[in-house]
Amino acid sequence: MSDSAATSDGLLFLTDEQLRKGIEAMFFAYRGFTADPDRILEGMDYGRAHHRAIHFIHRSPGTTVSNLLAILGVTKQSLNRVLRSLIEDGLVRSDKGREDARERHLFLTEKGLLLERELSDAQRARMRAAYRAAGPQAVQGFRQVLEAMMDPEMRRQYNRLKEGGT
Amino acid sequence: MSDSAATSDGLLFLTDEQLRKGIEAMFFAYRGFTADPDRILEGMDYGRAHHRAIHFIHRSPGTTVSNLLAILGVTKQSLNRVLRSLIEDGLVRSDKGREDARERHLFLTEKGLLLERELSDAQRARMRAAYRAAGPQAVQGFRQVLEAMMDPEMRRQYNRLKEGGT
DNA sequence: CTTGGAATGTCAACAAGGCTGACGTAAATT
DNA sequence: AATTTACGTCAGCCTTGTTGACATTCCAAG
Repeated sequence: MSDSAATSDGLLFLTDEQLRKGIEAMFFAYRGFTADPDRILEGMDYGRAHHRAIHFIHRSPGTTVSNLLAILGVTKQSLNRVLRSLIEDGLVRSDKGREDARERHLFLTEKGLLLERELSDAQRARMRAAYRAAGPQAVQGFRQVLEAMMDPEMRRQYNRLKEGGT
Repeated sequence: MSDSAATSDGLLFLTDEQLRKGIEAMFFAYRGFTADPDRILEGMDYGRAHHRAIHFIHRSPGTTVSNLLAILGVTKQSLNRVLRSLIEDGLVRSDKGREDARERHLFLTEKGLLLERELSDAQRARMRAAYRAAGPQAVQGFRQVLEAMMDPEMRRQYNRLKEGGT
């Protein structure tokens, strides 16, 4: 079971094989991670891109379009396609900014909140099950490795999202 | 720092907020995870789909197309498009099976091995850095949570890949 | 030996969701 | 007044996924 050994200099001794297993774990786990929301969304007109927008709007109500662009790391054309459909369908509300009227502040509507609930219930259920199966120690490590794996810019975004979490 | 507390019944006390942070960690970390190979492949005619095929052929030399289909979870048409280009470009060799001549056994050529090296060097470098930053304890937990997050079928595939790893 | 089904390959058509480039408008800033 | 910022939108392209249909090859069962 013990794969990675600490050496006397405090570093880790990591074989290619251990690293490859980590890489494959990411690959397979990410599939599970997205599976439930994907299932819920298929049939509705939406996909993963809509889910991501909904998630982060829920997370930071009133966020601006540019902020969302930075978090999602896509082009405005790409995001706009998604936002347009969500707004048309009444899941998202877009308010002109009062301080700066060029900005649009995004909120989930009642209807949007309902879908967000459904999606995140499914995703959190899986996350909760995984956490419980792995135990408290593991949860710590999981988050630490993931955070270390992010690009610095993404890590900043991650840590800015509601000072909850860690 | 301590987020998740063990309760007296041995379960974990997990708030929605903690679970959401985990979800977001997966999202941002996966971006980092794919960033380096993506960068290498852009400009070449290949993409993430080619990388995945190369990775798993390298991992299980001589694997069949059906086996690869099961691992990657895509349609044969989709995989075939990728394989065709890799074979045409001389990165992958496809040998008619000797036992069962309907099957094709897939191998990386010299050229294919070179690209695999380049891609996996980059990806392993990031993984190694993340592991080292997080420490040995964390690595254990990371793998445990990811494994628990997989769909059972994917977990089987994951554990079958060369009994290395854990 | 024939036949059914499995494994593979391929063609066509389509959709989601990325991308670039160009352009327009309103509002803030200088 | 001129420039820059924030946003929206049109048009077109690419990758990678999908379904459906069909051909080939070959193992295995009847």
